[in-house]
Amino acid sequence: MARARQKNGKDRHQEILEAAARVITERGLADTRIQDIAEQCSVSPGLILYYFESKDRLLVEALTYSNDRYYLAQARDLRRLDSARDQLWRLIDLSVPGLLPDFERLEEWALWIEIWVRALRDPALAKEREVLDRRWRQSIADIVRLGRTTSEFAEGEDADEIGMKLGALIDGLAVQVLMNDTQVGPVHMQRMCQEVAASLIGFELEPATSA
Amino acid sequence: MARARQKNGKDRHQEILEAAARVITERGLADTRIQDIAEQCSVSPGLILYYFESKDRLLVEALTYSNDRYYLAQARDLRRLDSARDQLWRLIDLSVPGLLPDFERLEEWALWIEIWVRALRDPALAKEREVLDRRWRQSIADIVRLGRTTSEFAEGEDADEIGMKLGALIDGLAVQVLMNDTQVGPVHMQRMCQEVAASLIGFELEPATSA
DNA sequence: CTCCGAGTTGACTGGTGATTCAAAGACGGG
DNA sequence: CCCGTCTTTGAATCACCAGTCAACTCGGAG
Repeated sequence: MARARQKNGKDRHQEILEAAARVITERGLADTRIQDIAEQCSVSPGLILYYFESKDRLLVEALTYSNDRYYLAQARDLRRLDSARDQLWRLIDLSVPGLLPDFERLEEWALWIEIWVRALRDPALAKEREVLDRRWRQSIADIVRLGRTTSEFAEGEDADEIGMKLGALIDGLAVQVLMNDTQVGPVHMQRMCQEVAASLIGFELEPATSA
Repeated sequence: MARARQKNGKDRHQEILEAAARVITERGLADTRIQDIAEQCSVSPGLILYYFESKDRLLVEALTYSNDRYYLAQARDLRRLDSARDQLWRLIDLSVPGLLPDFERLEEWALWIEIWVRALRDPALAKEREVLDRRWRQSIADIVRLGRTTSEFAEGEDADEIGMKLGALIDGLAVQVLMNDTQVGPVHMQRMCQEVAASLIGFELEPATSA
């Protein structure tokens, strides 16, 4: 009774969600039409509505689905590093839009802003947003806690508090970098995040900032 | 030849722009219809298009117009205070969504997020955004410079750099407060901003945080 | 080989909303 | 009072798009 799959192993649901995320990134949530998503999948518009109850539901699902994927990829990436300091630096690098060619994050930040706008009026999405956001701050706080158990970092301010501050800083700067602000480029953002992180956690930066 | 004004002294342009800003805040940029704006002004939809070339232009103008008004009001408010420290604390208070009953800023932050989303795809608005954003960071940096000339603050990191960091932190936290995040309320945001400001500029916080 | 149902299509419906436009005020100057 | 111009109206136009639906495909079960 297993649902027949199409050529590639993927599920149509996922395929559509990914296509939707791509279209939203390109055209913006407000200008995304069902037709566009259908074209991304090379299927007919009718099929999209066969798999999703409505356009609205699909879009919201696409936003959170996509964010989730990015988060998991990031978590996997960080887990490979032993040192808390390395993890923190890596997390910053991964968060800077357009810093790492392979892992640009441009797409994700654009989607994240769309989530904000929509969450203002969509209570269900608002709840989702809070969960996703908490997880993100948490991952920073966890790195701080890790560093303290291994004595890489000294004890100090509450780790969750640091997570909120650093998380908010990264959010704010990422928006500006994403907007191509001429005064806040990726490398500049990276340095500022490192400086604030060092100050919040309480360690010295080496003179030669790690790339 | 002066254009005839209507009953109240206001210009139709302004009246429409303000109405548009109100509607955008309520319904969101994407769901704002010309009809809604017309109703806010108690005029017919046709008139809106008589004063503005197109809905798109009107909306973009409304966003920047509104931001401008808020900024000027804030600048006027700050100028009344002599001490740099007071100015900085006031700026923070004014920035926290929903902290001061009279000056909620909820509306402004919501519009600001709409600007971000739209600026991603509208080069003209993107340029506007950068100007507005720079001015905002600048006003923080100016307070730091003021405090240094009056020796309230010690010399230290470049003031513009501090402006970017603190500005980004406020942006990031404001979004969360605006979203009604259960872990980041207005008072909490206020305290975190004060702590980071004190640390960046280099002064001690009094034990009893000023309300 | 035939039947069945999930998967898929694309034409169709309905509603919506921006924009246009011709006609109708309103108002100051002559 | 009459005229011309600036405002304002509301109906008409026009395009667009979400969602519906009847028909078609196709692979597997019997």
